[in-house]
Amino acid sequence: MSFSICVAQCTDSLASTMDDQARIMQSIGGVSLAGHSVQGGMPLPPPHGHDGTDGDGRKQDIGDILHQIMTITDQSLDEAQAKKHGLNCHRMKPALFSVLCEIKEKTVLSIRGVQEEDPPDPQIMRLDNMLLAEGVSGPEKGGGSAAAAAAAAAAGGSPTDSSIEHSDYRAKLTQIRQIYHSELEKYEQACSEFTNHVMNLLREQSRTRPISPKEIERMVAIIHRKFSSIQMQLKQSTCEAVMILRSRFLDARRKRRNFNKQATEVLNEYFYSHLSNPYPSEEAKEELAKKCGITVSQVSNWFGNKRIRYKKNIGKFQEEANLYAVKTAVDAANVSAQASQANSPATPNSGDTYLGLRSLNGEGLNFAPSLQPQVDTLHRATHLTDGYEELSSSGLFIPHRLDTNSWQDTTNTPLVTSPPGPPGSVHSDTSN
DNA sequence: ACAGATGATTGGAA
DNA sequence: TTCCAATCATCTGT
Repeated sequence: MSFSICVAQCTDSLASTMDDQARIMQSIGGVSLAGHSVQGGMPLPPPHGHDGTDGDGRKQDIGDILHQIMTITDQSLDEAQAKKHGLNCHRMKPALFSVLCEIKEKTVLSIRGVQEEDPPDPQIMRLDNMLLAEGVSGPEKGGGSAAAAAAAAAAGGSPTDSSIEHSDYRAKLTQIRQIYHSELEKYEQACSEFTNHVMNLLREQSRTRPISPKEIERMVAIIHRKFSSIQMQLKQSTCEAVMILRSRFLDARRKRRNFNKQATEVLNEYFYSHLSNPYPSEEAKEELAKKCGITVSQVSNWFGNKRIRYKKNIGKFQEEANLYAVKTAVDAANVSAQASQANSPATPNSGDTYLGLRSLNGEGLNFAPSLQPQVDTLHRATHLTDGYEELSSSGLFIPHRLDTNSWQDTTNTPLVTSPPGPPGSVHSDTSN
């Protein structure tokens, strides 16, 4: 079977189909069809089932048009162009076009249209907000870098270090920002180019295919959605990059610096002089923080770590404990001497400021509260010099007064509580 | 390079 | 909220 015969047959059946469709459309949307029929000068098609001679004429008319369309491929380009022009100018073209558009509208597009009206994506809004907060999108500002500086300050980093890392961080953030913007620009350009291309194509094709302006609009919206999903991916990966950068530069653990010697000494002094109850009050923490040049939370961290590590391995800290005991005792002795000489009740030395802020166990000593810890450690120091009680097997020094405190009472503590004794008495246990 | 020390974080309990 | 306990990540000394 030759192509033209086939086309002729198809055209014939198409013609009848088109006629049917036209009639259906007339019954569905008669108003618009009637409008077109006036515009295009096309008489109203008869109602379905009416088989007047007018119907046959129109059928022949549509058949002719379709036949012309189908045979265009057999002709030369110029001829085809001329035919196309002729068809476009045909009086029935607007009506036919309108009918086909409406059929399309009522089937495929109406289904697609349901899912079109989506609200602004919360995910993309989150990403936008984050990028804005980090200073990646929006106007250039010190958003992220300011945060970096704040974090560095909070971590207690030295100003030089923080400024070096600060600028490094800012440089990287700027890099991310640049990449983000150039990519975004590329996407936007590609999007508009593609949209224009598709629009032109569809407009061009709408001369020969039933494509309504509404459909073109929809297509544009679809393209925009596709591109915005690509944009979301870009935003997502930018956010990830920023997060990695932040964690790399701002994670306090990564920037950990040991406290300086003096700070550690101050903290240890307090710890060992309050070994019976090494829980500094909020005021004491603030004072310590000020003295050490660290934050209150760093003081809290330090005491938390110290307590747990001391408790876990008292033996290991024995030497350190002794050292600070002697040191504090000597200080206390000096302080006492000066105090008695000057008839002054207290001095701001050796953690004096913190003294009396926490319970001193209510033991029946008549020392001024502010002197209690010094006395405390002095006792210990005395034991050290006199030969403190040692655990026979481990040589463990048991700080006195632990008997009345339970902060170390755990299973792995090689201590047992002893009956309350006079202050300064040492209770040891060899059960472990 | 390695082990131990140390400051910070996290999750759960009180 | 604070503390404990475990853990992580880095520092430090060898």
